[in-house]
Amino acid sequence: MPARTTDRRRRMREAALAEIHAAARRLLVEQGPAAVTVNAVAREVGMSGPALYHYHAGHDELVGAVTAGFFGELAAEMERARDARPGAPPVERLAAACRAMRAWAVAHRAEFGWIFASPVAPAARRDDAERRLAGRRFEEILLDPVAELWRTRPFPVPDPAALDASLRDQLAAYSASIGGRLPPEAAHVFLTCWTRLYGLLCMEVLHQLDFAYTDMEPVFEECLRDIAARLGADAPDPAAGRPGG
Amino acid sequence: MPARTTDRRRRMREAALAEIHAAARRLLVEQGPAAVTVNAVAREVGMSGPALYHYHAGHDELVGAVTAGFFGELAAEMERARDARPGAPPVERLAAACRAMRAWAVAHRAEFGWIFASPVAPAARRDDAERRLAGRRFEEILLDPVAELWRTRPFPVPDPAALDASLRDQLAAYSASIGGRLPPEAAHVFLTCWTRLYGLLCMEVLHQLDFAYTDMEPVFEECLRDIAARLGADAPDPAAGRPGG
DNA sequence: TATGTTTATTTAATGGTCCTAAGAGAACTT
DNA sequence: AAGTTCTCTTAGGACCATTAAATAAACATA
Repeated sequence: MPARTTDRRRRMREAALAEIHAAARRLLVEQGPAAVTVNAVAREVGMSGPALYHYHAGHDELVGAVTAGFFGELAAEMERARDARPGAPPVERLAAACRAMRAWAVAHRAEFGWIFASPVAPAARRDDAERRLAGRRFEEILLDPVAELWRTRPFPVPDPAALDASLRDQLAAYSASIGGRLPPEAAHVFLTCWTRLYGLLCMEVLHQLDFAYTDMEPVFEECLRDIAARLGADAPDPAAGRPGG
Repeated sequence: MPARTTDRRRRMREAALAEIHAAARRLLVEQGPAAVTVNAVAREVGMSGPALYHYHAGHDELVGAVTAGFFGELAAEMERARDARPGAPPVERLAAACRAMRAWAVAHRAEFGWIFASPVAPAARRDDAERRLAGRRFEEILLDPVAELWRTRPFPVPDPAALDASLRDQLAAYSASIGGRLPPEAAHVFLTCWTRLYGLLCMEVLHQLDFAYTDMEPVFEECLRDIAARLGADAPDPAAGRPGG
């Protein structure tokens, strides 16, 4: 039974990896980003120090793996919400994905903050290949319903001639990068919506708005309504998918 | 000459402090936030290690002082821009302050990123007294022209009855906290504008929008126009104060 | 089954970090 | 001139990331 025993080893390794990542996450949540050190994580899982180097090449790679895990979890959650009602109108699917995003972010503030402002200096980040990929997946989650909406029921877009020339070029490039599924003007609307939503969420999680708000849920919902209006749909059912509804 | 010599000591101390902060900033800009360690800063100014503890109680306080310095510099820059043309209409003064904010952020990305996502865990931050104060000053810079605008030429506000009940309460509290200079509905507009602007800037500096934009200046200008429109003024002179104009 | 290889892990050691403690010497005060 | 305060140094402890060397178990194969 050579194959089976090899398999067992692989399973062991994966279990150890999962335990390591869980420990790192626990440390992050309970003691902040600075507590996620190689030694501390090793101690947490019962290994002593350098043993962890058999699972990750170093601190940065450990951080990267943990980050990727968070990214995946968040993306999966959003996809699940988006696809919960396949027949629903695109705007509703979009709103569901956005609400899932906020729900995850609020329920896992430390993790979301970690994703957004990773302790690894942005410049020193490895190729960014992994991150870029994760970003693409993310983008896709929201782009998909918007592209469908654009196909089935185009929303109002600004007059390209009225746009700044540099911005027009950038939008053209971006439009090409998403396979032309949205023309530049529509991409502009999409990006504006995304920026508002994501920016709002980041500021909430990073406590930049604490001076004014104690509960951002209604603020977020308003932002969502705003986006829906911009995408030219009727206001989405305000009760659908909301915590209190 | 007892008084003068004491004075000399104080001057010496302040010069040393300034040198320390400059060294910390240099390290931040040239080698990233992680390079700003007590020892590294001390080495940079020619002291050896613990000498720095005569100037700051520890790493966190050093970080806090440097952050406060950045905050002050940014705020001063914004105030200067806002008050450059005292007679100008409030919207223009507001736009000038906002442009100054972005100009500083873009010219000092490392510093702005440091302010926004300080390496000190938000939870572990001391009282937040200092930070709260800096935030207030900041708020004031933008609130002042908006309040004046509200006094002289009220901008359209949402119907309070249409707002979420919880949001309405929060806005009432915020309105009170700024001395009622804006009623809750107007405060809502103000906060929305602030959120968009600040969120956009943070995302730019933290490279969250690199996947789509290479030059955010036109995006920012558009946001500014949007805000001006919301504040019910005519579109601000698009050339005034712009880099290219 | 005996031997060699791969894998997982440990201890030891290097050099970096933050920080505290104890003390030397200059500047200031009286 | 003596005492006090300020500034800074050296010495040392605890922690961290990382490498190297050694050990032991699991596995593969002859």
